Amino acid sequence: MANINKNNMSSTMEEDTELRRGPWTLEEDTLLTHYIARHGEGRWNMLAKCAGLKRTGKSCRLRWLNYLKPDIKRGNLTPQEQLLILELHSKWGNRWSKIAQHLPGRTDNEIKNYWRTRVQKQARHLNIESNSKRFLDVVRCFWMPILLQKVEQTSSSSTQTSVQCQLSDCAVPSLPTFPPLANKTTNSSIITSQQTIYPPDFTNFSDQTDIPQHITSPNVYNYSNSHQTLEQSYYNIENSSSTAGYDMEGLSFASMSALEYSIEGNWTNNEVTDNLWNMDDIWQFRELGEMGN
DNA sequence: AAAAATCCCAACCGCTATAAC
DNA sequence: CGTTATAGCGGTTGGGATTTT
Repeated sequence: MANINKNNMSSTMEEDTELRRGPWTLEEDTLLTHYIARHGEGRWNMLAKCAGLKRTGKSCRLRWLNYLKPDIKRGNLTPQEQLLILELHSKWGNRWSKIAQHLPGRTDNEIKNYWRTRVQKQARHLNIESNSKRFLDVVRCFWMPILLQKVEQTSSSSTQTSVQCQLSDCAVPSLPTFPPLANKTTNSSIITSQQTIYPPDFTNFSDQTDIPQHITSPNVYNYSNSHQTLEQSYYNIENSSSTAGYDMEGLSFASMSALEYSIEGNWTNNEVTDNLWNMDDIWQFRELGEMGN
């Protein structure tokens, strides 16, 4: 906001005390960085004054923590990171800073933005409340398995992998076991009381249709023999240098053929399937899939 | 090519918790 | 106790960038 100089005083006097807002300039960044390098962080209001910055302490703190701090990691979130966010969010909800503590170099702001722009967008497209159990099911049934496979690919293709993560051993401790929707040997009786509602037909259709390999891959779903948490496996994998975006939108499309069956195949248990899908959703999913092709 | 719509993210805001006085 | 300063959190927004029409 421009400061209106009603008294026609020297504008330079006013500008000296006026607080700046909006995007940071390179000069301000340099001032802040140099000051913190010399004096350390903390006491942000004082720091702002002493550093000669016409910013609030709060603004300085935010700029430092979210952008200037040396260990801040930039670029797209890796599949591992995305998977971890999904897992931790399902555990803790919108506790962004808590989630961020488990993703070194990532800020709560970044994670929050990721959730809002990518995850919630998907929920909108599917016409599902992003905080609903139904949406959580979609995340569990489709995105997380696909992300897991991406993780797998990343870890197997990475020449710098320090410890090969056996993804089949990854556990999502806070989550119910993934539904065995594509495990050809499973049936609905495997669904335990710990699990939320999954349509039995998920297992049925996998008996009858061609599911993409990434969906049928047994180790994608085999969470039961868990020795290693997802988080542990994340730390064991050297982050891919690739910053290619594995955004959920693209990933979700990959599971379309499975859903396709659900449209053309025989859903027999409507009262259960309604818990997860309705035809509108399915058609939307299908449309998205076609768009993605 | 240009206008409109949508996406994305840095930065801001309001609020709460905690500590020091 | 109340007050003030500081830190931190989560929600929201402004506007540039990108995509779509």
